[in-house]
Amino acid sequence: MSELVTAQEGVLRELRLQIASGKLSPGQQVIQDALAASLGVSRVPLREALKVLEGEGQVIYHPHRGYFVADLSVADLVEVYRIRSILEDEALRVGVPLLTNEDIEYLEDILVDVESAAKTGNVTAVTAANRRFHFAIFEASNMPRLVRMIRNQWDATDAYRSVYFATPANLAHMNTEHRSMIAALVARDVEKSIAQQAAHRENSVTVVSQAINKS
Amino acid sequence: MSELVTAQEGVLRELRLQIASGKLSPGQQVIQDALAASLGVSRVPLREALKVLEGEGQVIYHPHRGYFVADLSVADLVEVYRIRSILEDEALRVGVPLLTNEDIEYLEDILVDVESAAKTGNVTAVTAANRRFHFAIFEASNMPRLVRMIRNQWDATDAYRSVYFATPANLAHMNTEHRSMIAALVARDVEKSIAQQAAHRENSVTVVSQAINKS
DNA sequence: AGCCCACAGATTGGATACAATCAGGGTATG
DNA sequence: CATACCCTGATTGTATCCAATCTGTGGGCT
Repeated sequence: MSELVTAQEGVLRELRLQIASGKLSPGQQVIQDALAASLGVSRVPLREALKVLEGEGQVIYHPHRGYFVADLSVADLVEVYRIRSILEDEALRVGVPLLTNEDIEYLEDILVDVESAAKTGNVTAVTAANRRFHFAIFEASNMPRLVRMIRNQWDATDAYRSVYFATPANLAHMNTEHRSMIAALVARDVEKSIAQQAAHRENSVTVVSQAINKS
Repeated sequence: MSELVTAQEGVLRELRLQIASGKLSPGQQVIQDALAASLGVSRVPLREALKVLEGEGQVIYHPHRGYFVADLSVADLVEVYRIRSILEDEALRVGVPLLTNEDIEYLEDILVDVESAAKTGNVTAVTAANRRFHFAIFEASNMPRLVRMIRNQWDATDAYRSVYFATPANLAHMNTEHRSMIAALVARDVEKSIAQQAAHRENSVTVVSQAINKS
């Protein structure tokens, strides 16, 4: 597995998990002393990790009042998905024509992972594998900054999306989506792959907006 | 003027200035002790400011080796401008139809500032006013996340662009560009404003790539 | 009762001190 | 002569401590 060379890396990863899982819930204030203690580190690396998350919009910072887990309004949600869509479109437009046959084979390997994770019902494993699949496609664009920006948009809604893969119907739907995406990629069909990715987002935004309305 | 509530805000602003002006030059390592001392603060707020800049891609971080001022390759440059263009296009597509007459008047006020700054030959004032002009347009989109992402792309090339406004011919050219942009906005002509903004970027990318090649 | 102000506790902001790690150079060894 | 190793100085990473600021509460005043 990936080695941690600094404590703050581990802190950052743990904070992302806690936000995505809802253990740190939207709107909640982050009490640095308590959180640092629970993570077994001092406040310094925690604060640096929080600054990173602030830059990604995952937490909001008020000087002298502290950090709060971001609480997306519906308007924020719409904006995030609008941005995601223009970024992802670009990544596909650039990346799909560059896909090698090896890339496609690799994508099919990932799909196997996704499906086997789906069989076990391990939600976090499905989520992770699903992410790997989509980002492997985006990375074909050879535009690391663009990919990072897309990743930020995904992260921004993670806190609301965690439940999606819990129901079997959604898992089945995801599989058919992935299969038609692969088909579009094999054909190096840019427009069709963009349309397929858009359908995937449609799906996702529905789930997330329901989660927001509930809270 | 804007009040500083925390030291680290000031540090961040100062670091941006030093990067944009080349006082911290691309590729150079940031020695935290020395820089903190020269700014009159300890390393803690400095490091948090550096984390912010890392998130924006202005500095690169290597664990246990420190922060280095980002050094853009030509490929990076191309990517930054490609991203800028899709983001700015979107901001204009959304924002231009929403412009009120008051917004346009405000933009014309800013143009007056730009031109009077140009007369005095104060390069930093011109740069700042030019920025205010373009971002006032982008902000009409009511998409704060999008605007922030555009700002990051501008910042990424600041270190290379500082010389542009120093030559009078460029200043004159900028003025005619701004005037045709205003005309497109008054007409609420989305396509024309997008084209105009693209021309502005063309201009900028030429300057920056020359600066990169020199270094 | 309603409002204002002062005080106290909680929390964050920043400085200092120390530990961990890295880069470079000199030395021993094949 | 080349190479591997260790040692040292420089630099970063983290913990701890204190100062600055905020929030809420209670008492006094009108």
